[in-house]
Amino acid sequence: MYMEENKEEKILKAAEKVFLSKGFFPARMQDIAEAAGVAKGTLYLYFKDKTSIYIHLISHRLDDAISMIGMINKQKTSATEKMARFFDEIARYFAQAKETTSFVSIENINLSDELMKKMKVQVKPKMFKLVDLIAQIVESGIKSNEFKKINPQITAMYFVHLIPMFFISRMQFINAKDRNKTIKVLFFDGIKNEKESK
Amino acid sequence: MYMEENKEEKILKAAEKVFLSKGFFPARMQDIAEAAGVAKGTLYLYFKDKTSIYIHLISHRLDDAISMIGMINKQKTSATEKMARFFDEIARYFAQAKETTSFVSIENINLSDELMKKMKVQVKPKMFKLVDLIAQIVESGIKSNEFKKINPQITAMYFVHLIPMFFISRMQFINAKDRNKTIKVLFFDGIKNEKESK
Amino acid sequence: MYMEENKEEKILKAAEKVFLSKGFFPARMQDIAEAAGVAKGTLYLYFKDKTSIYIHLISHRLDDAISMIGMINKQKTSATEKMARFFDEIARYFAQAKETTSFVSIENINLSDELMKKMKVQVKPKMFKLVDLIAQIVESGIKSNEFKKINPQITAMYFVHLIPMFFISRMQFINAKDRNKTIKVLFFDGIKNEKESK
Amino acid sequence: MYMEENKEEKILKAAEKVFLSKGFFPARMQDIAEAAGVAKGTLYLYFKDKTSIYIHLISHRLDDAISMIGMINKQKTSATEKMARFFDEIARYFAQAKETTSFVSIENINLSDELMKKMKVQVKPKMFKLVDLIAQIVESGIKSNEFKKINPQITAMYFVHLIPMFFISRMQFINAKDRNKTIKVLFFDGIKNEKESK
DNA sequence: GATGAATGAGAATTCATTCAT
DNA sequence: TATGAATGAATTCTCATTCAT
Repeated sequence: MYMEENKEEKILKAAEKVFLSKGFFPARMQDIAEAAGVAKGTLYLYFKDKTSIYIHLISHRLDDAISMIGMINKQKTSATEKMARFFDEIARYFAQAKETTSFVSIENINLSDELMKKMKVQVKPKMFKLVDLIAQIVESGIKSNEFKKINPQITAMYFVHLIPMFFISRMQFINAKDRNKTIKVLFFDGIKNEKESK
Repeated sequence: MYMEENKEEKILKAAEKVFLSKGFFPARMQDIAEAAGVAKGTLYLYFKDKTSIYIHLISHRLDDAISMIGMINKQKTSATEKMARFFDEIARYFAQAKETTSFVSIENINLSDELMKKMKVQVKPKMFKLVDLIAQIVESGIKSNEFKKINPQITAMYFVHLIPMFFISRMQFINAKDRNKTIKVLFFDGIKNEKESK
Repeated sequence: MYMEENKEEKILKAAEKVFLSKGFFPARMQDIAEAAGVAKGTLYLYFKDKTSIYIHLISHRLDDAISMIGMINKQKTSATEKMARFFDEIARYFAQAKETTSFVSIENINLSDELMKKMKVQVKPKMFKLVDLIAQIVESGIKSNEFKKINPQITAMYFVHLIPMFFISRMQFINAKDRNKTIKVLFFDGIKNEKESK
Repeated sequence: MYMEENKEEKILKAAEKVFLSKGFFPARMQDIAEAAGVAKGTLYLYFKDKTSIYIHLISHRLDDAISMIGMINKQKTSATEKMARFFDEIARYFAQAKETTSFVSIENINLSDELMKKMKVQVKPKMFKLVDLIAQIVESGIKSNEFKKINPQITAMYFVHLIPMFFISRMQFINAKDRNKTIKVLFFDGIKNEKESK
């Protein structure tokens, strides 16, 4: 018997696609089922409900980001280099998944109570962990005099918050390379011209 | 005949509060009506439908931002100064309205088709205008050698994208002053330590 | 002070126009008010509710028809002549009011319970009276050997039922004169060719 | 898997019953669902909306009438005989379905715009076809000298218009046999006594 | 009397979830 | 397991009616 691709995986992929194109509320279970090539009822064999699929997806992305930064952190390089690598990894990660956008945002305002509750329990901790890991790099960068003396937590959030910027591509006239470079320059060096500011 | 506080205004205020706490889809017309202290039917005397209320709100905010930047633009100062003032204005604008958050985001992914359609017609142009106005300042800053030679459009979007950062306050341990200063430093000078980068 | 046209009359006229063009349920009180040139609330000063306006109108028409046939009945002519005159009167009555159609139908199936209840009390008796008056003429025609020996009640209903036929005009290719003549011929002499049937 | 009585059929039957007793507007989807023994949502699995159920029903009846007259037309008999048979078929058709009444009327005044629009597209053509088929018989009857020289279209409409007469039964004192006979006599030979008219 | 803004009951429709097969 | 027909809770929106002015 042919062992087809793990069905849970299939559903998650389909769900991601659908959630990203329509958003959580407008996305219909039927849409997800169709995209996954299974029946609606099947979704409930693998996930408790719609919310649960959504949470799984976000959680997954956060896990990816956390493991990514974990690996980067192990490397013996400067904080600057680490941040830059994380930057590049993220750009690469999303470049391959054009259809994808960030589920992740620092503040999930605008989510129904039910969703919020689950988010708090299942997603917030991971989000905090991610921010902490980034903050650690920032902190080390401050210690080594590479970075300015700024609040590492806020800086980490600032950084996380920039991630969705990597999707600004629908506005036709923007080319991905330009975009990535601009974001990087702004994050590392700011808008001001150093010569000028001297 | 005593005309109590303009009712449309009352509804908009209530709607903003409700949309911000629950988001567009979970917000029920009933919720808005209750928050406004009117009956459900009354909402429909002032607005065609739920979507229309939402669009009004966003549109309004954008108008505010556009007129704000318009005024700043008139002043005879450096581009740096202009950007800084816009920064401060925004921080102040949102500081007073704690309940408020930005409806505005560069990309309105995650919106139902119906909403998207209306957004495109009624909101996109304003959003573009705002981005353009900011981009003009950036451009002038580049010309005057104040700013780095970066893509002004992307930079403007980057800036707009930063706006919601001013709401990161729910995470208790963050103090607004720190937050605003950090954001400003990062935007203007970047994370890197100049002495280090020299 | 200028005494304007009786307002109740004005409302009834407007209501008739609106009911006829839209039907009872789709007709909005607002529509009627606008057509009458009064405010919505004013309608309720003259009539208890929407249904009551409707009943008034039907009742009125039936009164007209009853008084019409009453007058015809007084005349000393043959039953055939009487029926013919009633026919012509009706044709004339509706000809002048192109916008008008018969509210009256032998069976008011398809009316909401509420409406039915009121109809039964206020309209049915008049309807029966009208049918009875017509049946009397038919009966006299049978006695005088002018008419065939058929059930007068059913024949009277058949006649009443034909009334809305006078409105078939929207189908462009039908001319009113042709229509009236055809209806009359069919009612009095039937479709069959007498020569043939001899 | 036992497939119980086709559910669409079940819904249509229930809907017909409900529409006939209450009329289109007062009929609630809930009523239809209850009458059909299904849940409200189920109705929408089989029909787009309320209007669509209604149109289906009317359309169906017209199809029946059209196919009925089609069969009659194939027979090699006189036009008189054909009309008589159609008459009898209709009487029989409705006799068996006491609960049923004619949805069909030559002019669907009194229908909401939405309904009218759909009617025009889906129902009018069939109505015209039916009238045309009848008119053809009338025409052939005129040619063969069986029928008077009258407008065949109007006559066909007159005939169609008579159909609802077959429902006058609620008025208790009327017996179906009398009724049918009277209608037939009136349609074929008119009210006037031939001996008299000679 | 007249107005029309406000009300809220009521109806259509949608869609997450269940469950018989 | 897998299915998808069926369910019915939930939500938007309409409009007859009321009532303060």
